[in-house]
Amino acid sequence: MSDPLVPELTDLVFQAAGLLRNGFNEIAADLGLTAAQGLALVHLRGRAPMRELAEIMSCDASNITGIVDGLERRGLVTRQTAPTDRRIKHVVLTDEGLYCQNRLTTEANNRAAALFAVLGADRRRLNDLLTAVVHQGR
Amino acid sequence: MSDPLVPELTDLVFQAAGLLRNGFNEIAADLGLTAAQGLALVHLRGRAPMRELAEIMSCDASNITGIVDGLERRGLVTRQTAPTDRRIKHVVLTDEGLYCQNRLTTEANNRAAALFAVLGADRRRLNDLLTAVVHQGR
DNA sequence: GTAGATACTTGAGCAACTCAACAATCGAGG
DNA sequence: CCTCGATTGTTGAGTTGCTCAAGTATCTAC
Repeated sequence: MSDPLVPELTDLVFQAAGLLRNGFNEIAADLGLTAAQGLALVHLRGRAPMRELAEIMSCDASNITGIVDGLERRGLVTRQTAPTDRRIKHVVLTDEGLYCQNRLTTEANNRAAALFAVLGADRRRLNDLLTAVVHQGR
Repeated sequence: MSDPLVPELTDLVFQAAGLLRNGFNEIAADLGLTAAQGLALVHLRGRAPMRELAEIMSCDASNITGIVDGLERRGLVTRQTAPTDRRIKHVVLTDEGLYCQNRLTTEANNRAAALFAVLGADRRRLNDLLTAVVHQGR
């Protein structure tokens, strides 16, 4: 009764994710960023409190401190205390940070596009199928 | 000219992989294993030289030493020097190791099956699409 | 039998992560 | 006003996973 397709599917998802992740990490490394720093940078839409970053990356807040420290040392980001609530520190992209973010997202997107191009119009189909799976997982 | 579907697809693949990985890690943790130990255990088909494990998990051989140390401490695995080439140490499952491996694979498979069940007969379709993508990546 | 390759281990070092404890700040009830 | 409890971020300790360089033991080929 167990479907032999399931382990295969699991493996394929891991492999596809691995390809995408390796691509992303390579680009990040080219920019002198660790994988976690790259991820944090990409997830910054303009500005965001540390807390929000922690939730997005689903990790402890104390972890974000170190990652943002690195981004700040590289001059890609600054911390700005929110005037309305001085507990909160907004992580704000600098000009160079914005440039890095753009390169990271567009180059990662290019690589991903090259990977998915083989599907042609079936990309829509893959999108639907994966959406169903991910939606099931919650 | 850039397809807005590509970032979405990338995100979906990461999310699906994340769901599967979290499931696996949880089961491994229940068995008192770290994620890497669980992975190594699952990839052991009977016996394998350390070297082979390193290739399968695509990491440095020295990393495997530590992981297998942990598995050996837990009594799931023993090191056996190969008689034909005494440099090589085979990692061999103990009875308890075999039991853990079975629980890990079957429970992970059950979780994955629950996730993919929503697709019905389209699982085959997803399999084909992902195969094409992964194949493109090499 | 010696030279070079191969398999594993060890130790140093780093990144990422968690947890517990802490300081600063906010908000609400008395 | 002002104290109590909650919230934000930081720090420090400790673990895991990983890499690299160096070392040991063993094999292979000349």
